[in-house]
Amino acid sequence: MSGAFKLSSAQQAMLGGALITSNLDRHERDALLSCAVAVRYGPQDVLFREHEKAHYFYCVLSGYVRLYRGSEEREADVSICEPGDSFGECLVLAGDAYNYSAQAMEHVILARFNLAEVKALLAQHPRIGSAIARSLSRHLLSTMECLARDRMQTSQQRVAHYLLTHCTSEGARASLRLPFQKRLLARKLGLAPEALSRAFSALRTSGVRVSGRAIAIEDVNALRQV
Amino acid sequence: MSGAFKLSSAQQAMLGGALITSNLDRHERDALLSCAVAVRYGPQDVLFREHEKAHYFYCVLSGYVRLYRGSEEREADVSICEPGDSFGECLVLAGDAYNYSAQAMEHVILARFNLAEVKALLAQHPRIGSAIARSLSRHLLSTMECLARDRMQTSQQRVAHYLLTHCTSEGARASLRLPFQKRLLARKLGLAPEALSRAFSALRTSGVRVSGRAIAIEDVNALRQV
DNA sequence: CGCAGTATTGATCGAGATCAAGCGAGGTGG
DNA sequence: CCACCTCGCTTGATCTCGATCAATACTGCG
Repeated sequence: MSGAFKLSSAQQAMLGGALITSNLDRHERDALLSCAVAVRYGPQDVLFREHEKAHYFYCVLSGYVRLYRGSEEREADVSICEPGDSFGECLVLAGDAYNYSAQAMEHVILARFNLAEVKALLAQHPRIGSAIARSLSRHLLSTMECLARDRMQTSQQRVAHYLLTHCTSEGARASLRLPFQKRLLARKLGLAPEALSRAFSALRTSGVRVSGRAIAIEDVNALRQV
Repeated sequence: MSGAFKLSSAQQAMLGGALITSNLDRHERDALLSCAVAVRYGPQDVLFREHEKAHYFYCVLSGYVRLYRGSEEREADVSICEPGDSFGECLVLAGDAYNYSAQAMEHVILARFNLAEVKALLAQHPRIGSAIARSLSRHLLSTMECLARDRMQTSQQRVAHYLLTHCTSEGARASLRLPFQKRLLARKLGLAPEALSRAFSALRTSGVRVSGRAIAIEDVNALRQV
């Protein structure tokens, strides 16, 4: 980590669009943002570890952060946070230690919120509680979906679903560019990197062409069959 | 389902102890409870299905409810709700359709909250938003834990963990009685019933004796090694 | 008593993890 | 400029876990 800075106005604007501040009025939003500073982390930096006492929660401004549980040679990713996602908000309501570890992928800029300050704010601006609840709702739903998918779909199906939900389609064709390396996508989907690779080759018969981070889908409907 | 009734005072007391009403004062709690009625369901009854338009969320008063996704011959359980647990609260904040199906196991009594009324209440008693956020926090954490466990532990380890977190121990020995049938426990742990059975036999070498729903653990520490 | 749903046990199969080796692109230094 | 190294990705071989199918025992209930 390299220092804490005031949020730039561009960063404030970015946060204004994030889920965590949705449905808040100007005053409430300003109050919430007054608890935050901008911080940076480099690739592989660990923001915090499971069970550590928690002082902050975060919202991603740029880059990607992975949340994972377990230690040394037996870890499982629980979520990959993209710009606009927040994590650790649940600690505003309950608990005083992190329940997972967090690590920056590539170069990352985050808004860091002081937990104690936000907790204090809650009494004065109780609607902030609802804003946090909205963010938690979304997290809960996506985590449940992930769990259900893990339990009932094969690796190919999960990869196909990822492609279909992240591609920009032009007619029957579509394409996308992975925003991070394949290792990370593999972990997000609960796979070993080799398994992701194999899933991609298997999907070649369904019209998926992969070269580096660029992926082309020849027929969206064919892919949906999987 | 068989009719809707006013909450009895015993049921109100039960709800007062539930997470969803924690940290609320008397007025807020009464306001929230005024949106609720008691309903009953019999074994296997389906409360609602995925994608159905949502009008209510629920809190379990007695019995068990399973939440699951997917349809016909390919479904995965996402959560098993016990007395005191609520489900569907996330719809107060966002979305208008259920994201999973819900089915009663055995005989069940639920408090059924009217979503529209609770939403309206939110403006007047904004702290109810925080109460919901607290409940969502807990759900999110337990779902993440479940996901992480699915991804890094074997069936034996998950069963051992379940036993250890649900038994009442007396020294090195411990015991418990399953509150539901084994099929349900299997699904909760993301296993086929046969796999649960095999996990139990495998754990016999670690001092676990199973007879019907009664389970005895000869040495808690031995089990922790797994 | 007999039936239906539930639990166990055995045999087989397949998905994905793991281990190990080869490949290709980007970066560094001679 | 090219040899060399590193790191991420791919591919192949093998192994393990758990799903699935099928047959049998067990339990509770009308």
